[in-house]
This record gives sequence, structure tokens and C-alpha cells, in this order.
Amino acid sequence: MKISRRGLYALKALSHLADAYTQGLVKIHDIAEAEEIPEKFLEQILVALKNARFVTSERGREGGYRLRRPPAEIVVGDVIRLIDGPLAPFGDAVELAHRVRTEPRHPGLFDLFLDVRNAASAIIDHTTLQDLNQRNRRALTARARKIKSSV
Amino acid sequence: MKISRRGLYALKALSHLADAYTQGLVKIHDIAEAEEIPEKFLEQILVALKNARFVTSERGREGGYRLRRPPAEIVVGDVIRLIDGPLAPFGDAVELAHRVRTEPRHPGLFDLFLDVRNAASAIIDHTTLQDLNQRNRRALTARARKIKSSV
DNA sequence: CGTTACTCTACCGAGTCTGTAGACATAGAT
DNA sequence: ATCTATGTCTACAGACTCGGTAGAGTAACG
Repeated sequence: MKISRRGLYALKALSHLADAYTQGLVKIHDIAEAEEIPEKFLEQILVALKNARFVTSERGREGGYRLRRPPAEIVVGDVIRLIDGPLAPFGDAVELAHRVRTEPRHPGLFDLFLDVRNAASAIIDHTTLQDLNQRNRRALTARARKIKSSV
Repeated sequence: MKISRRGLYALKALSHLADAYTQGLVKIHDIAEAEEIPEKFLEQILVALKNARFVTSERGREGGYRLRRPPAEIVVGDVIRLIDGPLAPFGDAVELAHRVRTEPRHPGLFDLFLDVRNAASAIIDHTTLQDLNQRNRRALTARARKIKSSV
């Protein structure tokens, strides 16, 4: 499981939209600027997220993007799978399960890979955008306390 | 963490050498044939494994490869890191830890990635070639029983 | 009817991955 | 000595992926 630049940008953008969830539409331009993502590149990513129904958009002046569902209902694992493909170190869960049953000499190897995939998905499939933003806030306030106390 | 063809071949070859550990040298050709790996490609992989001191070799007639240490002392995670790079979904463990501390807006995201990496390495860093071959044997005998009982 | 946004498609350069080719070095058998 | 079977080393080629850019097109709204 490898997170590409695309995947990272997608998660940052969604996280941004989650923060703005109650405030309506956000323009690509604003996300790109705040998150330091090349605007035209982000554009493509948002289209993919739209096709996968994570977000909706409106055109024209005062247009922009917003989450289609509340942050607590968007799972990080689903986003990663969409952008970067399966989580498993080799193939996807279905292919791995198949090879565990059929691989003539090394079924145990694929079984090991399946364990790894399950461990990874156990984490990211139980983390939502809401969790992510809570985590961000906690880490940032902890950091702020640390800086203050060191002054 | 993605396993490349190279990584898969490396693990299969080492697993093969682990099986033959008590029997001395094995030729590239024999490994390639048994494991269905392109011979010249396997050659390169074995050189890498040799430079990383997982295996040793002897040249000439009756030459070949063998594990440098017993199968129980060779850790799958080390092999994967050598061939396919770091296990983390983004960067390596050191980089992740750094970004958790410095990322201005999304430290929690990298913290999440670090959790995933730790879960993956917990598994593959506690699996040796010996474990792997035991797993293979168990899976294969279980499969054999199943076939027999279904006749 | 013009401006501001999103939409769609094409493309490009750099890098990576899988695999092939071939010349070379060395150990052992005859 | 020399032949032969083996490992060693370097180069490279074709396909693919990734990150990013470009530009024309379309919808909403004032």
C-alpha cells in the first residue's frame, strides 16, 4: 500500500472540505492555495472524487465543492482505494485469497500478505474524515502547548 | 507498501534456498526453473541479496547459492525493505515521524500513516523464512487433506 | 452577454519496473 | 592448459506510471 501524491492531495482536500462542511461551497482555487496543491492537478483529483460521489460541485460564480456526506461518514480507506488502488501489498484482497488457495509452492507467502492488508485496512477503514480532523487538531494544540511552555 | 515482482521473486528464491538450507549450494538455473522466474532477472536479484549478505555464492562447476544464515534468522521485513524500499505508505518511518511534528495543517494524517506502517512492520518483522516455510507446508497439507476428503 | 467558476481531454517529461543481452571472471574436470 | 559450467557486471530497451501542464469547452449568475 503506497500513497501517491494524488492520494495525499485528495485526503488533504477532503480534510479541508470537512473543516468547511458547515460553511457551504469552497472553490478549487481556495483549496489549492491553502493546501499548496497545484490547482490544475487538484482539479482532476476533485473530478475523480466527484465521480465517486465523495463530493458535489456547483458551477459559475459562487460555485465550488463541498462534501456530499458529513465528515463522519466518509472513510479514509475508501478514498485511498479510489485514488491509489487496493491496500494489499500484492494484488487486492480477492486476488490474495485466491492465491492462498491455488499458489502451488508458496500459499503461506500470500497468506502473510493478506494479514498485512487486513492490518492496514483495519486502521484506515475505521478512520473517517472527522477522526482525521480531530487528530489534526489534537496534534496541533499539543504542539502549541509545547512551544508555549518552552518560551 | 507495495511488493514488486522483484520482491516476490526474491522471497520465493529465499524460501527455496531455505528449504535447501541443509543441502548446500543451489544453482540459479534450478531456482529459476522450480519457481518459474526468468533466469537472467533472478540473477540480478540474487546479486542484490548477496550484497545485502542474505546469501553467499560460489562460482564454477558445482557452484551456486545458499543462505548465509539459518532460515530462522532471516526476517521477511528486511528482505522487503531491501528490494522494495520502506514499508510505510508514505516515505519511511523517520520521515513520517518528522512530518507528524512539522506538517503545518495535517499532522494527524501522517500520524495515521505511521500507525499503518507500524502495523505492517509488526507483522513482517516478526516473520522469518522459517516461519514462512512452515506456513507454506501447513497450507499445502491442509489443501491436500481437503482434496482427499472430497474424493 | 460577460465573468467566473467547474469540466473534459490531450499531452509531456521523468522516472520506474520487468526483462533481455552480452561480455567477462572463476572454479573445477579432463 | 584448456574446456565448460557457473556466477558477475553493465548496458539498455519497451511498457508503464506519476506528477503536472495546457487549453478549449460548458454552466450559472449578475
